[in-house]
Amino acid sequence: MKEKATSFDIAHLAGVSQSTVSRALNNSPLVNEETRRRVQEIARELNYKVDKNASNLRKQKSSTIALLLFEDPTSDDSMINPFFLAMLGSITRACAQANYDLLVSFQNLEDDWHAEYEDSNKADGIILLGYGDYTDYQNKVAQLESQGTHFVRWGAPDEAHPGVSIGCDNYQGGQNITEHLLSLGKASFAFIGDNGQQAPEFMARYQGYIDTLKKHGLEKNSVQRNAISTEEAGYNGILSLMSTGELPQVIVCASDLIAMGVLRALRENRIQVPDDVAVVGYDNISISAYTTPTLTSVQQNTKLAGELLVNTLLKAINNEHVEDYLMPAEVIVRQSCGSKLSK
Amino acid sequence: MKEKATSFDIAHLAGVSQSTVSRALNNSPLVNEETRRRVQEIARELNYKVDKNASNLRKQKSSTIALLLFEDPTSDDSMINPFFLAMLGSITRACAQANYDLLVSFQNLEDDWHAEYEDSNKADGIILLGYGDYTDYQNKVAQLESQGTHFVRWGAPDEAHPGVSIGCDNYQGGQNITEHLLSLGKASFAFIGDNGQQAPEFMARYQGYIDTLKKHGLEKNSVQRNAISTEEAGYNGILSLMSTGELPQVIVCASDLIAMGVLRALRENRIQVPDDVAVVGYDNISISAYTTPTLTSVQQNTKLAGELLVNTLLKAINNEHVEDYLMPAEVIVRQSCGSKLSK
DNA sequence: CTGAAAGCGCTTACAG
DNA sequence: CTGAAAGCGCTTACAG
Repeated sequence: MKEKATSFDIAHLAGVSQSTVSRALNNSPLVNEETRRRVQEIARELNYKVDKNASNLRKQKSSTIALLLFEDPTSDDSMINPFFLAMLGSITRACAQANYDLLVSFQNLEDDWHAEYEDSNKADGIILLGYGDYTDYQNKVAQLESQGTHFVRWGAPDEAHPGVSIGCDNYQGGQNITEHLLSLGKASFAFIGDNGQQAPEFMARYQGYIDTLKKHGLEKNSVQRNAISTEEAGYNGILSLMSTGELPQVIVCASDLIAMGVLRALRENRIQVPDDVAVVGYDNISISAYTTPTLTSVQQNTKLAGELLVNTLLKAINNEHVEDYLMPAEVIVRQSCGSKLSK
Repeated sequence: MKEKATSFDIAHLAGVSQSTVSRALNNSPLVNEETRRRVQEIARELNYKVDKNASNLRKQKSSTIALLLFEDPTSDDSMINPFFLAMLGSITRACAQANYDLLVSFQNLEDDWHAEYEDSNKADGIILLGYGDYTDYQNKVAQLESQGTHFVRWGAPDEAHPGVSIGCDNYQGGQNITEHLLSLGKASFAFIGDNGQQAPEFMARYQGYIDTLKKHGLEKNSVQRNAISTEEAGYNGILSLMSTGELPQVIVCASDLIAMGVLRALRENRIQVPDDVAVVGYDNISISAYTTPTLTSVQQNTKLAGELLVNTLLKAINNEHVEDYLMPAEVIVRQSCGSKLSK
């Protein structure tokens, strides 16, 4: 491997000082146009690239963001939640656009992960993304907060969780999908998904759902089964429901992954969707457009979410004022709910 | 935000020199046990973390690997190939185990991406992962090679592609799945998937498939339709086949994503799988265990692949001798092929 | 517009 | 086992 060129080599070749090389390469307005051109020309020839470690050390910033992805410890290795992967993609793109690098790290909540990335100057800030046990999560977040680490988290704004939150309005999403189902004349419901402190997203979706039913005096016509966000949990949830001997008109799933399991169980039992029972999901993961029947779902705009997370974090890093943001959720009507408008 | 502590602060508090602090923190054997304990204790209290930029600058290595993920430009944003995402997960884990950080970057092949990560000392080496147009790809890889950049690529070893390759034996995978189908008594076949220079993985799978048919004198009983690795392409491919008026006994898909589209088209046309026609995929993505029927596929061991990629790259970085590696492929028998052994 | 110089926070020969 | 010193490759006040 060849020796790497330094700014001194360029300076020598260009017949200017190393300071001028640095200025020219950083497009400082202080440098003469002709000098700049010559320096940049030589840099290109030598395939010179600024040493990021030196530059970062000097500037005391890294132009890097760390993404900490918390996995649900119960999910197996290969089945990362597709929603988070979509987010990963959009965060990567947003970072690239802002000229930041992205350090990605999958974390188990048990790990001692707190601010290490920022503390060691490897990253200027941190994005937290993941479901998981929020009791544990919360302590860590509080710790980040107290250390003055720059971070944003994906999730609903919540006094109990310090720091800035960017999230999607799960409560409103739960309302919207339920209103849609009511507009189709549905009158009995099951909700499959966890409904507890450890899963605040699911809980908010459930609250939106049940409050809407209450508004219409239908809350008595609802049952609920717990399920984490996996195909298997959905499969088991609907089986548990079927073992009671009767099914409601609609199965509202707290996530599309859950709905996948529900659809499979129903197919295996020759129960027609949407004719015998309607099914709706949440997240609008890409596969939902391709199931049979295609799955009605609630979309969280991952592209916008990634941009908001990155841009908000960058503002925080620059010590600008930042605020929580709650994105609206959008019902995507497909076949599984039995809507006449479905495509 | 509080001022960050430096090694000098620790030295002051511990009453030793800064050099000793550095040694103690790096567990150098040169340092006295008692001194080490005291230094580490103080470092913990101050929540001190070594500044990576300074440390990397001094050591001239970054302990970071860059993963360049090439997307198929035709696939939409949210539908990243699940196989690569599984790889992402396993690469991340392998990096963590080796105490390396992972910089992730999605790349379009048009971008000027070549060695920038290593050139700017942000990464010690690069992992290249992705399908895509190999004509373009190849030039860039040659460029990396000539610059002496440390890198490994995912893909089949190939004289035409310089550099070290870790890949899965697609030819053997194609053979194995075909042998399995023959053992089930199948006698007419369709292969859905691209078969050209731009998709060497698919081409190798096709070669394994067609050579096996030839061996059994059955190559006349095969048709082929082009398809890139998307659900939609698979859907269109099978429709094109159906428009001829007859279907073979088996549809061999070049990827599970293609098989998803095939299954959907068959369901929509009330063609029973596996009774009317058998279907097999390739990649064994997680969703394949949950389709109806469950999909027979060929597994590439992503966990092992991630570890091999990372460990091979680390060896290359240390200037150890490294070699291409071709992992065996394994047929995962499920319902869609109609095997009696299926689960 | 340019150059000489300081210094970012470490690691590691070198000397003891 | 420890300390004083050099230096990794930059950026940026400071002086002109």
